[in-house]
Amino acid sequence: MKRKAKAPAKRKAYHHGDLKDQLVAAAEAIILERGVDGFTLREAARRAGVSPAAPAHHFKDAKGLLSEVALRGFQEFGDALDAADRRGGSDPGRRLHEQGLAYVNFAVKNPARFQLMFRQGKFDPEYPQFQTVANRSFTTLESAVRAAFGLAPGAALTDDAYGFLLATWSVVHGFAHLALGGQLDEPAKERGGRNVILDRFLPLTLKFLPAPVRK
Amino acid sequence: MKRKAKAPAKRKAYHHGDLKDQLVAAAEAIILERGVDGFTLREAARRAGVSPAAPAHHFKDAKGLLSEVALRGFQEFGDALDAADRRGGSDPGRRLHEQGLAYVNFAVKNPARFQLMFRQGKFDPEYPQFQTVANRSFTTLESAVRAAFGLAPGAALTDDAYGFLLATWSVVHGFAHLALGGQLDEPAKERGGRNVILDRFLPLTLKFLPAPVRK
DNA sequence: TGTACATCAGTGAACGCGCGTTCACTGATGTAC
DNA sequence: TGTACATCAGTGAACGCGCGTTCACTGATGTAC
Repeated sequence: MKRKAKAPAKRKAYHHGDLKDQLVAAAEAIILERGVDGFTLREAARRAGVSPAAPAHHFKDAKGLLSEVALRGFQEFGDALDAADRRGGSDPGRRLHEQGLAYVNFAVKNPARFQLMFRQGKFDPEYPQFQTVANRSFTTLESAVRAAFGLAPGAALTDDAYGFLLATWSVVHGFAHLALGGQLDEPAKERGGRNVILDRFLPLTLKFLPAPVRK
Repeated sequence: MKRKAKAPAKRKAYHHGDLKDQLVAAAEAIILERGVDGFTLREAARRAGVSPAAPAHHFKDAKGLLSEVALRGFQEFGDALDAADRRGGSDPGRRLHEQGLAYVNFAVKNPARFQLMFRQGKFDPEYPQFQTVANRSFTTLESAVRAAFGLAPGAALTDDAYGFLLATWSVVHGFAHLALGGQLDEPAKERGGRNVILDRFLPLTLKFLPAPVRK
């Protein structure tokens, strides 16, 4: 309340009031523009209008800020996959299809986050909450696979079920990487306009999602 | 001849004799140990036992050296895929299966190269020969897909054929990224020993390669 | 409601670091005659 | 076979750069009484 009230008027406020969130936002913007490797803590501080020493009050170090970005990324990613799973209703095939769509859509629409989330060494996997949050997405996929193979919620995956899970995950993960890596840009130019990757290539690809085989 | 003859004896040779190749080898070793971002030109020079200014006589700049590494990577990659394709004989399904195996095997056994090859911005795509060499791998896949759909060598791909191509490429590309990204390490620890990723997970996954559907 | 004071969240200057690249140079090689 | 000389492939010192982080500091906030 207080902060909000004075935000519009005051310009020289010594205390920023919203620095942590703005540093996170700045980091995402930088990664988007310059890639994960283009991120620097100083640049994030610059964009937030603050001295290079200020971030230390909110994050242990540069890696700490990136860890927070990755954590929030996984949170939203997990939310998106959960929502998609629910949208699939009780049909395992549809659940998987929806999750696949959501997976690639998240990657293409949040390229900065996605690329950071799957980049080793750029953030600290021991960051509070990280393991828990990151595992959630995997669990959602696993549960749909169990349903597809008629396995009880607690039961161990059979080899076939596990291969199926890997294949499904690989397709969407691979498609996302091809899209973000620019490998589909040339074909996209040849075969259509701007959004052809998500609008045409992705559905075409998901038609070939593996079909579960019970054994 | 001359160089080889004096290599074992002389140690203080002012002229290195094999610097270009050794810089390439050093670069690959660095990337393997420290990741693509851990590469520096000075470190490569150090490992080749040469001053930091020496590489300039062989490569325009740091990016030039990485471009050469990527180029050679794509060359070997293309060779491996071609060989696999031939191993598949005249059966399109087998050709694709062999290519898939070779794709992931290359990635897992040459992680430094593979990660560089698919990393935007780290090398110059205008480097001599690059486009030509890099396109070859794609062409090999495309030709097997044409065969699978009964299309003539020159014919345009149908939508289904293109979706199938994307799905196949995505599976192997995604699997490779999951393996290199460490996402399969924990499951691998749970489910077996060291080489379980290539020896068990990959075949299990490739069982679910998409099957071509003619329309 | 007023005041003392601890705590919080900034500043800005400074540090040391390793990097890529440039520069004038020099030793070794190979070629023309 | 011998010599002059251009060219090639190194050296090593120096440059300027931006980085992450530390430091003593200070202004603003919020709480206890």
